[in-house]
Amino acid sequence: MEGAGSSEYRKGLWTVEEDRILMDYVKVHGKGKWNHVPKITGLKRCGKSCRLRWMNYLSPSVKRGDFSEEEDDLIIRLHKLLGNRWSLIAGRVPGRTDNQVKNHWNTHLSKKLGVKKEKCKVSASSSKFSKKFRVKSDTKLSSIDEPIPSCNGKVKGGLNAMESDAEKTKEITCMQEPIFASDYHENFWLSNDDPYTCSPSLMELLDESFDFFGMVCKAAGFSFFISTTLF
DNA sequence: AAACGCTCCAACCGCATGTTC
DNA sequence: CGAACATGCGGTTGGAGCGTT
Repeated sequence: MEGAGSSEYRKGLWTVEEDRILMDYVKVHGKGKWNHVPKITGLKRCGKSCRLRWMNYLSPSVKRGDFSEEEDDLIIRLHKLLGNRWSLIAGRVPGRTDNQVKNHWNTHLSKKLGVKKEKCKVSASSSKFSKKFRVKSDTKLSSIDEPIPSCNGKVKGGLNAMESDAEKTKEITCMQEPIFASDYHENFWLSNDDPYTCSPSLMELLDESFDFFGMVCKAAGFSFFISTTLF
């Protein structure tokens, strides 16, 4: 493990100079191999910190500024469906990072919706099993034809855990409604040039969510319905 | 102007998973 | 197969900035 507490690395806010060094590194070497950054550039930051800085701030794909109404709406809907699976949610909100979405939820949206942390049952549980059944990040762009990562033997435990709370299932089930066809085009923030928000993402999203509740068959049927109806 | 309290976001941390050897 | 390393995730925290007294 990386010595996060190791004194050889600096902590705290990044300086302009550090940002510049990291930007230069990425320009030359590309993303990845983050542990090489301090060795190659002499930057006094651990690889993990460099990765985070790039992903959350320096990357040109990161959108700065306030969240729009549309983004709020999208996040709320996705959070209802997915719980605290911030990376998955962020994957569907163009230009926003998981950290941004998480912070925005915790500081604005949860208040707006009057969600108390301890009462957010979906979030509390999903955050736990989402670690267990974590989806590879590159599945964000994967096609619906690919195997769903959570469709392995491990799902059972998570499913049981979720099913133990009937309310969660009920909550999620009744939340499926907004994601159905009628609302999809009207309320989801769709961008023609963003791969995350095109229809396969919605399909995948639904697949994953249903999968957690043992509703793969339903999802398949629904996917077929949507794909034949809308696309 | 100073002290205090609060908000919010960047960054840290621990852990899980994936990859390589 | 297992150890070591690399990457990614979600929860949490530290502190800058702002408002209030």
